Amino acid sequence: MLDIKFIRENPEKVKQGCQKKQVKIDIDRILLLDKKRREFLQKIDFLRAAQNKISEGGGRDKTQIKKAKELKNQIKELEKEFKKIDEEFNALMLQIPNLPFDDVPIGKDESENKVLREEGKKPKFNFKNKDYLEITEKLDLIDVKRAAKVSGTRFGYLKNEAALLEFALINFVFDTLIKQKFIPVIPPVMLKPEMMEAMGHLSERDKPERYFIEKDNLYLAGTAEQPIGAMHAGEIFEEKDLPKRYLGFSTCFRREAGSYGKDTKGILRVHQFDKMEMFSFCEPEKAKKEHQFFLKMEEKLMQALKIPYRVVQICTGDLAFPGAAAYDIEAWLPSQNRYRETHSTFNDTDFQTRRLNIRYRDKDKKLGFPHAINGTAIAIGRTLIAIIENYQQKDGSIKVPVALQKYLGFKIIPKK
RNA sequence: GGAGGGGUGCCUGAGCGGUUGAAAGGGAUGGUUUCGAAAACCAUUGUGGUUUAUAUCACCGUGAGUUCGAAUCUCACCCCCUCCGCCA
Repeated sequence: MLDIKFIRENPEKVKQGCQKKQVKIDIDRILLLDKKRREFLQKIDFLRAAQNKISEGGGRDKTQIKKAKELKNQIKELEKEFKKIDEEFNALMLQIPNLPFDDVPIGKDESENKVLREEGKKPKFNFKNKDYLEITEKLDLIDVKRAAKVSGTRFGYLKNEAALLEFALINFVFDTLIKQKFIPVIPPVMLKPEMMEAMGHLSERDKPERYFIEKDNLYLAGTAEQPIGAMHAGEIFEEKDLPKRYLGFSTCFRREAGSYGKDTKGILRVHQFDKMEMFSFCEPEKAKKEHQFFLKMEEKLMQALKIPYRVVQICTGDLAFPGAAAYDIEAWLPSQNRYRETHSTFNDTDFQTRRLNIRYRDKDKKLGFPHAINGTAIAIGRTLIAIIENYQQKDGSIKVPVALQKYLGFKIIPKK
């Protein structure tokens, strides 16, 4: 949520920001409602003051009571109108996206994201390299056929070494990031609609992507960002406790609505996958630094795993609803001869904390909204794909990244 | 799922129709004292809105209602706790 004061004072900037983000919203309507809202508030407050004055006396004076009754009815009428305005106002306020920073490249969609740099050495194969599905089928590591039988498309079984690899990755990431003061957490993966809304993940664009359990009025998490961010709703941090960093592990559920026909094969794009997610609440003035730190951690993990990747700066049109700036990391997939997204990290400024009413007390004891940064630590499925494809051997076996060997106790997934 | 109990400020906890935005204690902050500290004592200590300002309004889980007046009464909902059942 944006600060209404900011919108009042910078209507053009807000309009431009929405436009850059390809979000259609009538800012003038919001400003009009805001004005009306305040007019009503003033009137109502004035009448209430008069009513309070009579009541405070505790007076049993008949004429006074009659007057108070009249005031009460007047207030009731005004409140009815006020409520209508207030509801529309609030609903629209929730529809305003976070504004992109001025230095975010302007673009309409992902095709206009900006590649910042490429890192790592792409493997050179002296044999005909295969895609991960072919490799894993032979090694009995991933079974999408049976998953389709049991659950439908876009599901998969991880088996044998692939299953073990998941836990190796998890341990590896925990070990690496706990050194950076991340608090490990396994959050609930179902959350209330108001929490999902407060996180900014029920926007028009996002809502179809969420699984909703009607019977229990709960959403399935699409990322641990959601339950972790909402964890401190309504709370106040002390400045000395910031940054508050979490490293969450959770299963993530995504409907993949609107991606029909895209990546239909395999487990690159599935309804359910496991992911580790970083989340930080920090002082506003340190948010950009924290965001860079998150990117650095993501790169550190990719470098340790020796997976070639590139860093992409997300343009305004591709930026998620609550984000002010974002980077993706894309891993090199030899079979596709291109990079595919494995990480993204967002600076969501105070957009979410405002909606969640999460505050912090600064040195002067003043309350403010901390900023929220989130980022993928590791998305298991896609990282597995990247490892398998980049580490494949001529004989059909797969080498294990050195960083993971100590967690597995073997250095190679042998051909069968 | 059944039966009870409860949601009040940073925390514990009183209030059960009329200066109660809220007792008391703890904590925190500032001060006195001290070489310093502890202890003791004194003081301060909610948030949000409207308004140029004075001022004023709202908030005791959420939402409706009764009343001139509600933290206090009524209803619905949410959440938490205890016991029983079930269960990893």
